[in-house]
Amino acid sequence: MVRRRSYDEGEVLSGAMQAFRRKGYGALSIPELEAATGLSSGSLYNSFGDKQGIFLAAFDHYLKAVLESRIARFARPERALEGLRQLFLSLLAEPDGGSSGCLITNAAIEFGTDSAAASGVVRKGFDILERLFVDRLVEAKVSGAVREDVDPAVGATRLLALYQGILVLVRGGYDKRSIRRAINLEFDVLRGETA
Amino acid sequence: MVRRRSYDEGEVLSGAMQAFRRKGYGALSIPELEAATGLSSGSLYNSFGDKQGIFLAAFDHYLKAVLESRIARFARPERALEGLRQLFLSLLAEPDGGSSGCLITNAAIEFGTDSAAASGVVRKGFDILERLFVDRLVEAKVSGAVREDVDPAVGATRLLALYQGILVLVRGGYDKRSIRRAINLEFDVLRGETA
DNA sequence: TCCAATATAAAATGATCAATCTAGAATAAT
DNA sequence: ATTATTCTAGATTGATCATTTTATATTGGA
Repeated sequence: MVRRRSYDEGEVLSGAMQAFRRKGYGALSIPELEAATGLSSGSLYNSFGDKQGIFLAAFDHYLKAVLESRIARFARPERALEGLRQLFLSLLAEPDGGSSGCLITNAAIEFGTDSAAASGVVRKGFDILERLFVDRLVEAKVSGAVREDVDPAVGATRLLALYQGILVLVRGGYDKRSIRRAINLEFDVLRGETA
Repeated sequence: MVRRRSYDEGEVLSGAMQAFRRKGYGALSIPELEAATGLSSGSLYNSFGDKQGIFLAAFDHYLKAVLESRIARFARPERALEGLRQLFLSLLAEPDGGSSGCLITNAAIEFGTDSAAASGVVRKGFDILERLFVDRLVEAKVSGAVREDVDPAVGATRLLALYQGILVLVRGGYDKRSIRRAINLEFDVLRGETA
């Protein structure tokens, strides 16, 4: 009866996502989205409703295809603190010099708390990271790999802030070697090591 | 001979700055800038050349009137680490709920490394904070108030990332009490205290 | 083969954008 | 008073924006 979608939704969302990461929401035009996705504006509007719909779909795609896959790759449960360190260091190894940016960070800054829809996805992104950090800190405390006085919930907030801040520095062109040293210091301090 | 400027440059820049902090660069229109400054577009263009000129002037104003005055107020040299803690905590006490944002953070995210002019001012902002952190960490080490294994340069980068990240969380509507606890944890950990 | 759904390209809509220009009013030193 | 300068208000320019519409082509099950 019906003609089915002929494009690959993953590829379309991946293209849109990369474009949003590079330019943000407001500064990315529909013609640019057409080029990034390979779809005409007609199809884009037919599939996603409006520009915000495209963004929200691309944001979800980012959480699943970029963030959670990065977590699965680097921050495995059995490695606890060391996995978190690898996750942080992976932020410096983005292909295009990391200038493409993190959609969570960028959306938090661009929309603030004005847009309800944007606030929702930003909170979702924060939650994914925060839960990960809590889990790993709990494990690390059980195995004695982290200082006794670090409350996992509070430590997770601190790691979330550090994570977001690193993305700001990377996006702003800050020297990556310095950031690498700062990350290593962070995990040394967390472990309670003294030189 | 001439008619002199009748407006107060500080007030004009202050208004423009607040508007840019709230809405960012691209999303803030000239009519909105007229309302925020009380000047007509003719005067704005006559005084600052173009929109980017207004932004750069507002950014400089931010560095002097907001950032450096905040530093002078909270992070006095004689207080070292405690001053830094107060500086961080002051980020949670912004009048409008902190939703107005930090121009450095916002510019780093909005422009990335694309715009040369924006990159320059972002780096300038990073430098002011980084130098402050280095200075205070050196003092704190001399007085024994900070762990021996914290290199001031590396520690300063880490504090810069944390500072920027806190601003992302605040802008994104993250719970401020949690951030406050994370800040206090950070300075406990820096001191090397064990509960 | 027919038909419903999906795609495309391209034009059109109406809004808004940054920036410029015009004309006139206010200001202040000469 | 004259005159150069700075302001305001508002019209204008030309571009670009998100979105809708039109017309047409393509697909695939019935």
